[in-house]
Amino acid sequence: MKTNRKNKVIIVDDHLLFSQSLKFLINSFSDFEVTHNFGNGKEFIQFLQEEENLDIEVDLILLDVNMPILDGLSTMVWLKENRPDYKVIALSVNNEEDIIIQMIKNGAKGYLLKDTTPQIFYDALKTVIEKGYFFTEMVSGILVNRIDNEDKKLEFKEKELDFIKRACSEKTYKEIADEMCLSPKTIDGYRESIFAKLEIKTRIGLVLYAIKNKIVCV
Amino acid sequence: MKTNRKNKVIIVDDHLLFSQSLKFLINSFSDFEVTHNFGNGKEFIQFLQEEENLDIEVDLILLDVNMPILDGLSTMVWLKENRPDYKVIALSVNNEEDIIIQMIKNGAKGYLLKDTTPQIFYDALKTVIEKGYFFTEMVSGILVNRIDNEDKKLEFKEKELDFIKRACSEKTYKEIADEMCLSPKTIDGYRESIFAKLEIKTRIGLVLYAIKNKIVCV
DNA sequence: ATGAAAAAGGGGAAAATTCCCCTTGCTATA
DNA sequence: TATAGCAAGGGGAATTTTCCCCTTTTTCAT
Repeated sequence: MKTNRKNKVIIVDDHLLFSQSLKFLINSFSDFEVTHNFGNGKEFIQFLQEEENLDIEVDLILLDVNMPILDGLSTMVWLKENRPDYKVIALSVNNEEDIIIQMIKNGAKGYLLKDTTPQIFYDALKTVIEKGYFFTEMVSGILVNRIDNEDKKLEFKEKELDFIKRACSEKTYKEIADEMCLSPKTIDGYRESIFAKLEIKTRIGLVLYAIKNKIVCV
Repeated sequence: MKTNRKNKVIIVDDHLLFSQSLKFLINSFSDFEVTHNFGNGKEFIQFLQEEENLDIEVDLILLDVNMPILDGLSTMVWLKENRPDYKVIALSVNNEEDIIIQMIKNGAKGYLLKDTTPQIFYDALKTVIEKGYFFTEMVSGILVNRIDNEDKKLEFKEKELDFIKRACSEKTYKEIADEMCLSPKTIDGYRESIFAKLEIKTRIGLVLYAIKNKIVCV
């Protein structure tokens, strides 16, 4: 009996076509089976919270990063708090450093891109079950790189962030100052210190930075 | 024999995990089978061009829109020119109007989002084979909407686009003028006419528009 | 309690942006 | 062939942005 037990996998991904297909792929592995599919983090958490599912068997969770309603990161945060033993592999299409770091910080045991081959994917499942973690070279590289740059990271205060967001509009600094109930000169001070930090020279540069770093969304 | 013949499907998608999984799903349909997988448009076209593949059986192509090397739209353009009889269903994660319109203009018989259910997906395959096309309400809505707004659409000339791209940087207009070998005054003319068209008042507005409409990428 | 940052604000000026109105030369077309 | 349209370019001025150096007030850790 024991030797024949399959590892129970839960998929959380809003792309139904993907998750339903992935289920076939995983079920084709002799030692894994998909037991549940959820379309976003909220559905998944609600399921976990139901009385009758409190001691459900879960060997592995495949968690998509980009989802509506409740995304991968928020779900990961909840899991870290409430189900710290669950093993999670994060799935994503893009390798955005910050997200990868955040997911791992919150306990993800692996991070796979969706262009992974089925072979590597299988290795990842297997390795996470057996060793507890699986990281590709890409992810390891990012982790190492992050340690180097840890101190160099830029932080903004609330007011600065507020200013940056407002600067990403057609408003003049004077209008922004009025909105924030500050003197235009104070705003000019914010601007100048932010320009220095970011090594930029124009408001255009600020807008580009803000969008690139998702301080504002387009 | 004839009654047992399965429709031959080719998948072109760079997300290996997705395409390999999708293969399982499609093969689970009694009347479809996946014969080939390609990771981008170039691989696919090269395959089609090989001598021995000239009269290969292809009943349906599932073409991802976002791919590296050669994307879905470029591949569609090639197919329209060289294999106009092939039936293509475009696959994408996002419902960007412009891309949908372009794909359909170039002969796509269907446009599906990746969060489609397997049931609808199967219907789509079946319907495209039988009726020649399949469009969800979402796509139909966009098509109808597009007919309304056909005339309202904004067009830019090459030089204007070039200017807009350069304006999305920390360069001054004078520097842009130099780069484009035009007088600063001419650039100012471009700027003013574009501002009027877009109903904006500042260069910030232009940058936001350009990013939103993917004239430049972040 | 006090000295050192940090936040808020200011003067003044150069540079860049925005705006309006104008000239010239080319070309498409009725 | 006349003319309307458009691309290229210019004059000039009001605003806005950017920069540098300065003062006052608040906060905060020792």
